[in-house]
Formats: sequence, structure tokens, C-alpha cells
Amino acid sequence: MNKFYATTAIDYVNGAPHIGHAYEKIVSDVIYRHFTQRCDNTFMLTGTDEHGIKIQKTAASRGITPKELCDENSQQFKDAWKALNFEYSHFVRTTDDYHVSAVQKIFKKLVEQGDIYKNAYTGLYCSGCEAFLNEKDLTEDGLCPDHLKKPELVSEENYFFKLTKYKDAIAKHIKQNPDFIIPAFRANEVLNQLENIEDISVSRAKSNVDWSIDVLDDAEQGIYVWIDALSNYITALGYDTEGNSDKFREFWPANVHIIGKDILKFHSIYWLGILMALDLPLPEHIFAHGWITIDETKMSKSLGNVISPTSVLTAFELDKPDAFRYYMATSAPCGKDGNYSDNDFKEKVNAHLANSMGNLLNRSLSMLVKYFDGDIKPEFKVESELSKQALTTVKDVMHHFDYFELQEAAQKIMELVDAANKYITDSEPWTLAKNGEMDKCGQVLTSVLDTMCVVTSLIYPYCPNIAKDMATQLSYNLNTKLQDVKADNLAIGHLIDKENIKPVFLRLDSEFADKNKKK
RNA sequence: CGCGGGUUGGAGCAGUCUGGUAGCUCGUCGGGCUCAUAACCCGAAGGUCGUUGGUUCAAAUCCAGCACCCGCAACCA
Repeated sequence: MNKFYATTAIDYVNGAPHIGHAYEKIVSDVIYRHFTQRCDNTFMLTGTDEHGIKIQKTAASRGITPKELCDENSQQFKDAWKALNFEYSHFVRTTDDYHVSAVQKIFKKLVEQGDIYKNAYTGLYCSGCEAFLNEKDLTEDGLCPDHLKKPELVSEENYFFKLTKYKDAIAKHIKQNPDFIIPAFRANEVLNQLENIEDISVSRAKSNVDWSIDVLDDAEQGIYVWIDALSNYITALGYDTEGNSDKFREFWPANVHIIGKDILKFHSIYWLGILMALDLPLPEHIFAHGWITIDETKMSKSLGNVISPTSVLTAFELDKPDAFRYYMATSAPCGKDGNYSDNDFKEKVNAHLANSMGNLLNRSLSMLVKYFDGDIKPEFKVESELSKQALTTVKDVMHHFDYFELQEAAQKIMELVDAANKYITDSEPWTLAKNGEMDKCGQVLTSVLDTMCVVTSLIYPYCPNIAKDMATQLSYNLNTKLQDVKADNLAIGHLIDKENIKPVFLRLDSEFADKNKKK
């Protein structure tokens, strides 16, 4: 695998980002960073979805233009991603000129080849909602549940995408590619949904929704979310119905679309249909992650438990997002819901990042300085069971990442850390030193520190800053590709001085952390 | 009769396909060690594996019923 292209969902900018948005981006960034350690060419796309009636109405209620609202909120998302060290290659906004014009061309092409057709749509329209309602959403008396008004039977001309034409091909693709939808248990849900699929409405009357991309050659109609938003995955690479860009040729099809479970249907059915109509290759995977609950409760505005993406960093006064990233990325098994709680956060990151991993580096480097003035000598380099386990762990972690199993991969890393801690305790290098068995002592420490280099590489996607600190203290090159990681990583010679040994992550309740808080 | 998943020590989970000493992480308690970030290592307590019945020499695991919880079906990240 030489190139890797991943996308997140683009967020609807009707409001500020919250921890749920952040969860997806952290997961995406961890996946992306892992694959930068395996591939030469990588591209990570994220962005914002900015059209539609909700934004139009919110902007109107605030007395600003929709574009002003989008600019403001889009920036909030960018700021949050920066704080979380989410490093994307490109940020697409559906109001960007290149996107608008590409979407218009895509729409036109599909109209011309007959995949989009115009048809009358008759439905129950509520003037309060300014939207069509489904019959089952109405109250017993047939009223709009929000406005308690009787909706009118309104007929509107709309464009429809011939999704039914691609129904069989979509089903076939899903069945023939069991890895296409991850986790696999969601594939059944999609196949069920596919059974009842109909052609989808892909435009809205401009008189109803003004804030949308114009349909070329039809001033009455604006392009609805399906073609507008989903197309971002190709327009951001410069896709154009007339001639594809170099980036598009290089990166498409996507290796993975990372999305929430709520929009799986649109990606695995609608988006596939659109791609098939455009005669483009299909993405390799669609990874539907679960949701984050707060203290086991679903997040909702009415409950008032919505947490901002960076509130945890503020609450614990963390200047780096590593611990939060680690906790979020490992909070749930692949595709399941995860949970956030302050207490669990503190306990988990203390146990894993400070007590196990951070302390391991600290204790082994300290002994190297104490017994050998920080020197790695040639005779210290021997094979050990630990270094074999380190290499096995690299393979295991890569395998888990192939299926986006971030929690499972992290567990493997921590097992290696635990093994190294146990190896030190069992080998008792302090006793070896006392008894004058210096070569043996040095071998134990070198073996552990070589293993720590492997840990550094493996933990990097989750905790990039901590990994950089570890790499510095180990003089280890973090750019080493995972397939090139060896058991023997440390250079022979002087490694470190006492004053350069620093804790890479302090316990959240330690005195050091408390002191840091007061600063 | 919509489709699917779940119910395992205080918490969160694995184990169920391929029946045979019930395991992991965190927490609790006791011990050890002294290199280290009050950390690390060892040990212990704690579970009739939702419930009823069946198959079997043997069931968390297979079968049937029941109860409860959840996901999807419905533009919630």
C-alpha cells in the first residue's frame, strides 16, 4: 500500500463543534497518522457542510448572512481541530468556489446521461417547518408535532436521482466485499435499508431553500445535500467531469470514509450510487464509528450535557491533547459507542500513559545513566524475548489498524509495555549492577530501551507529542516506517545525560501536575 | 410476529462459531521490590456467566421458550 486517502464526515456548521465531532476527528487523525507510518503518499480530508434550510434560518434569526454564519462556525471547527492536533491535508467547505462549480457540473452530467430526472413531488408541507413532513411524524390528529398546524398537500417539481437503477449493483458490492462496511455487523442493516430504497430527491425549490448551490440551466432549483455534500470527497481532490486533476488520479478511490453510524446509509447506498453513475471507482472501506456518551448518557442539548471539544483539556489544564486523544481513541471497541467520564479519563490515562508507559521510559533511562553514564555499549546488544515480542506487537498493531480497531491496537501496545515492566522487575538490573554483572545489566536495559523505541512509534498516532518527547530522549527517528522498525533501534554510544531525562506524561493528580496547574 | 445486537465478579469488556479447570483492563485489599512519575512486580477477595427447560458423561458455550436493555428502520457527530 503506497498511498492512503482518508476522509472524515464534513460537519454541518449550524452550531459549534462538540465532543462528538471531536471524537470522529481524533479517531480519523489516529488512523491517518498510523498510515503515514506505512505509506509514502497520504491525504486526509475534512471540512464543513454549509448549505441548507437550517443554516439559512439560523443566519436569518441572527440577522447575518448564511455565509457569515458559515465563516464564523467553520472557523470554530478549524480552531478545535488545531487544539486537538488533528492534522488534515485539506479542509473543504461546500461553499468553496471549486466545490460549487464541480458539484454543478456533476449534477449537469447526471441530468444529461439520464441518471437525474425531474418529477413532481407531492407531500405534506408545513409552513412553520418550511419542510415536507412524513405522515408517520404527524400527531394523531394529523398535525405537525412542532407547530401543531395542519400541513398542506403541496406539489413541487424536484430533480430525482435514479438510485433504484443501482440498487442491485450496490447490494452486490456490499455482499461481495465483506470488508467494505466496517464494522461488519452494520452491513446487514444497510442491506435491509437497501430493500426499501427509492429514487432520492436531489434538489429543492429555490423558493423554499435559497441557500444552496444553483442547478445550472434551472433557476428555480437548488442542489440538495446528497450531491452537494457527498461529492466533497472527490471535489476536494480537484475532480472535474471534464478532466481529472493529478491529485484525484493519485488518491482516488478513498481507502476509507470515516463517518458516524447515523450517516452510514448515505455513504454506503447514496454515495455508491452516485459514484457508479459517474463511473468512478468505489472507496475501499466505509468505517462507521459509534457515538460518545457522557457519563453513560446520550449527549443532547435538552439535557444540557453537551461538552465542547476542548473542555476536557481546559478542565484538566492540559497543554497537549495527547491524553484526551488516547482516551477518546481507545474508548470503544471498533464501531461501538464509547463513553466519557472525568473519573474514568483520569484513571485510564494515569494508569496507561503515566504509570505504565511514561514511568517505564523514566526508570530504564535513569538506570542507564546511573550505571553506565547513559552509554549504550556494543556488548549490550543481544536478542531477547522482549525484543521478539516488540516485533510481534508491531505486526499485531498494523493488523488491527487494517480494520480500524484502535482500542484493540492500543491494548497490544500496552501489553508490550507491561511485558517490559515485568521484564525489568524479573531481571532486577539493580541487583546485577550490585553484583558487578555489568554486561548483563546493560543488556537488560538496552533491550528495554530498544523496545521503548518500538513503543514510541506505535503510540505516536494516539499521542504525537508524547511520542516526540520519547523519541528525543531515545534519539530515535520517529519517521521510521513501521515495516522498517527493528528490534535493534538504539545507536551504540552515548544516549542521554541525567538532566535530559524528563517525564513524558505526568499523573493528572501528581504534585508536578498540580504545580503545573498553578502556572 | 420488521431486521439485528446484547444480558459474564464494584465498573467496562473478552470468551460463545470449533461444549471440557471462567479470563482481561480499571478499581479494592495484602505482600514484594527499590531503578522510577506515591511508580513497578506478585498474590488475594469478589461471578450459581439474565431466566426457565432441553440435548450431553460434561453447557457461559448447542437447542427451545421467557424477561429486560439497545441499534437500525426516521437529515442526531
